[in-house]
Amino acid sequence: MTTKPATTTGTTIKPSGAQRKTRQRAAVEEILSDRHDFRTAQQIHDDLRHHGERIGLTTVYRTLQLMSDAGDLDAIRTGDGETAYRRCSTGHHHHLVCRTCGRTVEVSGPAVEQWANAVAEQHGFREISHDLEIFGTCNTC
Amino acid sequence: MTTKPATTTGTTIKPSGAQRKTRQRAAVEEILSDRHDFRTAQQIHDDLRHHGERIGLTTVYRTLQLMSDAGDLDAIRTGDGETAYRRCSTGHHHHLVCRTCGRTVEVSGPAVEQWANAVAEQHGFREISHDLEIFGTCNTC
DNA sequence: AGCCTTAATGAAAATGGTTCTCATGTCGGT
DNA sequence: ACCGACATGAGAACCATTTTCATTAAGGCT
Repeated sequence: MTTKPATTTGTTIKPSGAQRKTRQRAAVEEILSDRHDFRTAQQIHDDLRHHGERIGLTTVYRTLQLMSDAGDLDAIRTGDGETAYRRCSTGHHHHLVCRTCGRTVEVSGPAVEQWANAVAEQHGFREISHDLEIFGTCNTC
Repeated sequence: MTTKPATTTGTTIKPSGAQRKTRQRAAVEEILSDRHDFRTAQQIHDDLRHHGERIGLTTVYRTLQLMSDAGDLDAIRTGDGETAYRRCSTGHHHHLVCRTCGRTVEVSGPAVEQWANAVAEQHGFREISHDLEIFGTCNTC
């Protein structure tokens, strides 16, 4: 690879930059359309493998990061230091998580949203967003 | 150590469980009293070393975790996947964080607490706790 | 003061999620 | 079909944190 035999023909540089449509990328996007909950890169990787998809873990990480950067995904960090992604849904909601069995319930409440916005504005903050996770022990645990 | 020559005198079992007061633990507590901003375990370790303290990184991690479990410290996770700690002011509260400069304001509101508890109970959850972080761009950014 | 039990310490190794490397595969325009 | 550039993926590298385990020292007891 050390030999660089001159760029003969086209000196035309193509910046392109366009993203290519690949099987793997489509698979990741599809899974995220099906499931509406937060999932880590590794969970998504497992899901895809179970669906019979051949895809590398690295590619999953890369794709999720690309999508997140592009604003197509929401990302949160779990208490374990993992990053979980979710399709950026129009509706905003929070999670009620059982700290024993991990069961998750989606909840939402305008009260919290309003409160968060009001408080933030009082302090002169703009472009407000927030993360809220509720933990507890569920019925069956 | 295999020989167990009988517990002659006191058969009294001492569960003790009391925490011992050590130089290292005191040093960590002192640093956290001085600085009111969020700092990672490694930053605190560096701080202590610069102060001339001899302390291992492991001990810093352990001590911070103990204090956090005891409710003496607030812990948040940075975007880099690091955990940052700060001395906890008395009451329960949340954080309003500027996503540009990192400035942090403590906020609290009974409304959220009540809402979180109510929602969780509706779903049959017990021993409820929650994390709430509000993000925004502050005045000066 | 000396003993003794046990928590605490810390250096090094292990862990585990995420990122980097680089050889190979494949998309898409010509 | 050709070709250059982007995409893929297996494995290595990274890095914060945790675990291991031999050693140190706190603090109650006599």
